[in-house]
Amino acid sequence: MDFKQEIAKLLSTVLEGESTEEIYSQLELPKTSDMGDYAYPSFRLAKTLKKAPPVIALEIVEKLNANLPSFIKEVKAVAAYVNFYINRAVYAEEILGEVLKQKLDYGRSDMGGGRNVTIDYSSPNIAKPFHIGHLRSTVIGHTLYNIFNFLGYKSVGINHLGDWGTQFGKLITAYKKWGTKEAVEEKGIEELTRIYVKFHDEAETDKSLEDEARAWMLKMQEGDEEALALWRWFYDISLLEFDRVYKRLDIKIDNNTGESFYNDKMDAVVEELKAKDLLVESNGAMVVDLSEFDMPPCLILRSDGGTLYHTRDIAAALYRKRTFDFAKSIYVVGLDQKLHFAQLFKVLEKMGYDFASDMVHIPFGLVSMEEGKFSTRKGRVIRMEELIEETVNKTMEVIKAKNPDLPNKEQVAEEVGIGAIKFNDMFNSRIKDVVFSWERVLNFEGETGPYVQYTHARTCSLLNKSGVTEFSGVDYEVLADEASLAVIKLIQTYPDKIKEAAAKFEPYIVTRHLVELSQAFNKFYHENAILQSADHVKLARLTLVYAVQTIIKSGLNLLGIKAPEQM
RNA sequence: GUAUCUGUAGCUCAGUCGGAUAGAGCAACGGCCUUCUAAGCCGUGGGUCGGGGGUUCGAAUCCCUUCAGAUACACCA
Repeated sequence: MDFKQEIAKLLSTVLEGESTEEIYSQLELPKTSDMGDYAYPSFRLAKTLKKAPPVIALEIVEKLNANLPSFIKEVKAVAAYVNFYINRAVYAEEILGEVLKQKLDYGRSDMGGGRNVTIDYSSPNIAKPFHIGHLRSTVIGHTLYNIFNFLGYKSVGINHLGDWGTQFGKLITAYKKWGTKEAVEEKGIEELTRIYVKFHDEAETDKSLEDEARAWMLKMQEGDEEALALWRWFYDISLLEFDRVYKRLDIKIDNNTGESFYNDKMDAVVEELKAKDLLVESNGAMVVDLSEFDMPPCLILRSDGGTLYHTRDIAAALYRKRTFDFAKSIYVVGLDQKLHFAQLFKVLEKMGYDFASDMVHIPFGLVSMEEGKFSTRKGRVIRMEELIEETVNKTMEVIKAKNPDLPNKEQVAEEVGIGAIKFNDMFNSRIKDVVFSWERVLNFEGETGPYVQYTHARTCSLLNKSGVTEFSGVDYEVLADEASLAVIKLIQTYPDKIKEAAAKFEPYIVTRHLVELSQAFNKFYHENAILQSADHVKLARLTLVYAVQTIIKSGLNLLGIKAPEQM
């Protein structure tokens, strides 16, 4: 039963000319429950009824009281508001009953109808370390991946690796000059970074290096065996590290089709643009004019005939539509790329592809360090593995201090540490810029992943100690107190929150909801004795505990965060 | 210069399609472990919602304007 919907229906029977939908949209959830559980403001009716709002509210209440359904305990007029007080036992039974029935499927939906959604996320550059700047795209993208699956879509996770381009000419040059096979084998990306940085240092005085790099790049494009073998080697070395990181972060990716994958698919794009008469020459380059949309032109071909970023992304878009026939195509890429994607979508639209309107850029704010922007060249980065290591170590210290007898400390430290990192990066709206702070990541109190995990561990502990696994014959009257009601309300809105997170492409809707649920539960926990209470009270409260456990676990699943039973 | 994004408590941020007294966490201070995990709970202090206009019964929320910060803007990706 949808309580809000029922109340809207009820109101529509006493409000002439107001549709249920209209009323539904005006119904509010008051901040405190002394103002009721649902409220209807009567201001808007004042004009048509030509009466003062408080008078209208009183009249509504009078009419409703004549025939009040059992799920409502009381209706009161407070100033201009009509406040509805629900029957708490009925409400508790309704909501918790659903959770008992559906368990981890509570909130799941088939609205996607099995249609594909491609999600482009993570996308680090080959031969450069996976650093904390890559984290946001990775965790946000992966969470959207999970959420869309939960809502009945079929997510396709795509890692558009930066595995082609001029940097490889530089890297080959650098390797030839200063690198050794042994050092690269042993140190991997660290060594590749070292020689890459050295290239830039040396190139400041020795201009011939740039020429050499261009020559190697050209060889790669022409299919030179030596050049491609080196490139492939750097690629494999890099993926070794990336896979290590993904595995530790528990990130699922279906498709590693990076930039190089589209090398042989761009000629067709250029031909198609020509055939559709969209290419115009400008300063020696070939562009698609977008002035009708007040946008700068989209560059397709360099004056030397080379392809560009947009060329590749058009090829990728066409390939993805062809291969996956997506219902939505999502790009989780930084806000600084906003214009790029706006142009990309407009070009596809001009090419006559309706699916351009199914494509969406999901931007997020820039991550920087207190010292300034990231710079691989200046060594101003925090590598992901370093962040994980530090955080897991800190977690281990906390565990040793707080719960020294915990059996599987290493595993829990890993799960909580990683959880802290991910949760932290998904707690605010995407668009906010972030200045990385160790202090914030390593804080495990308050609105954090460990706090939510801790709450979950609490529920596990209670249920394990009670030995109760069956929840039948529950006396829901026990759960009529304020603290219980607050928890149940948050459980009730969970499915809507998931849908909202999907509609807005915002994981923070989920993280924040879990924090709120945890806060409400911890309050309930402190106010109510559970295991020591009389049997029927205990059973009812444990039912609530079980529901909270289920929702937290479900939410953490969506966020790609583990829910340890003890910590 | 043009465009876009962001300005809410000391810090980091929420704030439903405009609605009742603007909320959390961190930091500070003060309480609560012989009771189910104190990674917890309770309390105190802290606000011209960047500024100024406007629309409205009602504005942090909508419109205009202005200031500040960030980012993008042609042959890198």
